[in-house]
Amino acid sequence: MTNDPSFVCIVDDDASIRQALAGLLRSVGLTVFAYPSTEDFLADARPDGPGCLVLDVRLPGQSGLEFQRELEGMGIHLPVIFITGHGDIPMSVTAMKAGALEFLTKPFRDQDLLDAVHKAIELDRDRRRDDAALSELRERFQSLTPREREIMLLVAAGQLNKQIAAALNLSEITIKVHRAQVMRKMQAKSLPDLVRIADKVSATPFRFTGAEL
Amino acid sequence: MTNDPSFVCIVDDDASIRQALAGLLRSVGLTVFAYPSTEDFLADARPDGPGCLVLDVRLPGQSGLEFQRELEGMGIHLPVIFITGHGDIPMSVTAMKAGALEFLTKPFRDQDLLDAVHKAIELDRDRRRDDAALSELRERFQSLTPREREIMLLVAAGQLNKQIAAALNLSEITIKVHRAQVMRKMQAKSLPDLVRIADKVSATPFRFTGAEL
DNA sequence: TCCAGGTCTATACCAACGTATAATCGGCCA
DNA sequence: TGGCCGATTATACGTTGGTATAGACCTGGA
Repeated sequence: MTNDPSFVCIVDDDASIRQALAGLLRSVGLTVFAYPSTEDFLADARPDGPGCLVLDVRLPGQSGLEFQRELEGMGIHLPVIFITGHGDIPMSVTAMKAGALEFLTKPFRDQDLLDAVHKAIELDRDRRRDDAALSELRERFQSLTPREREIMLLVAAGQLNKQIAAALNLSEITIKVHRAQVMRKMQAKSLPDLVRIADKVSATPFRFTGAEL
Repeated sequence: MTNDPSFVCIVDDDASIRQALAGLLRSVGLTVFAYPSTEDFLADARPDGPGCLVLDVRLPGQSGLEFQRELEGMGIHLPVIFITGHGDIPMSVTAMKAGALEFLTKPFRDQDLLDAVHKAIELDRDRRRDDAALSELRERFQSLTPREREIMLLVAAGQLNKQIAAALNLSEITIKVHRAQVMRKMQAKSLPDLVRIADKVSATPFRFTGAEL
């Protein structure tokens, strides 16, 4: 459908499997990066586009399941598709609970992997889009002065200018000035607009604590 | 922790397993309903409280996986914990993708089931609370007249009274009257409040189409 | 037929909001 | 020390929103 530069990463210590998988995925036009270990995967640079990770559960050293968790911890949210030759049910359940998109047992049908990969890339595309939009909002929020941030949240909470003024021991006109600045900097075209932006910016993760004011 | 009347339903065609599971769950103070088949489960009335379903994957007739889907289709969102003696990985993956909370293989440790059940009940408690809150908002929204609903959504979209008036070919004062009525009926204490309510009411599922105006 | 409810409108007044202009003050940095 | 930025406040004006009161019109049901 869309023609973004998407990619698939493969991590498998078996060279013949890497080659077979890479060949399959390349045969449908996908860009493939194959690595024998998680370390090699981490060391290499990935393109800035939607992608996914095809990961062998059993790896020398760190298991695929552990690596999945590690990636989350590092803030790398690439969708993960597990493949395994010797898996068991608890393993697959753990993987799925941790957010794996698919858990395929060898031998699997080529089409099953291709379906999973395509779905994963679509998911990542959506996630990246959402992340980018949220990042931009957060940047704008960070560009506000502490006072402006404070007032923005009170406005979004439904407080009147005069109430905010009383709460902060300021004059109402001061609130108006800051408020106008908030609307401008946040590129909010209306109060409902600002409310939705505020809710997104304050949403988890990075729960709002008040300390960053 | 909390002392709501919570319950666990068991569906397993093996009477001895039913008894064993029921005994285990009752031993920790849970209210248990055990059924030999999905039909019996559906025929019986469940208490109006948070609960979960412990479901054997292999059942005579309909499989547990099919039943899980059927429950979703019927709008019964009880968390499902699968147990099985003869499961495989694709089965567990399918179940987890369909939203199962846990997939235990026999024999499993009692504590694993108890942990899953307690977590499931907590989840259901939260879900029920959210559902109840949303239902109340939907009821209020339905108590609005068609005109009021229409104006509420335009207000929440950030349109000015005069813009709404122009769009609907009405006078501005008419909009004000309806708008005030909307705030009263929806129990919104401020415009940001109304915006959040509108977003919840219009959120999926039951996507807003405009036809219900 | 009468009534209730929904819809629409008007006048009038007040509160709240937005904007422009301008000025003061303190801190920080080159 | 001069300049910039953030914060604060003021005056003034215009727009927008909220409320009260009141009346008109229409439709469907008792």
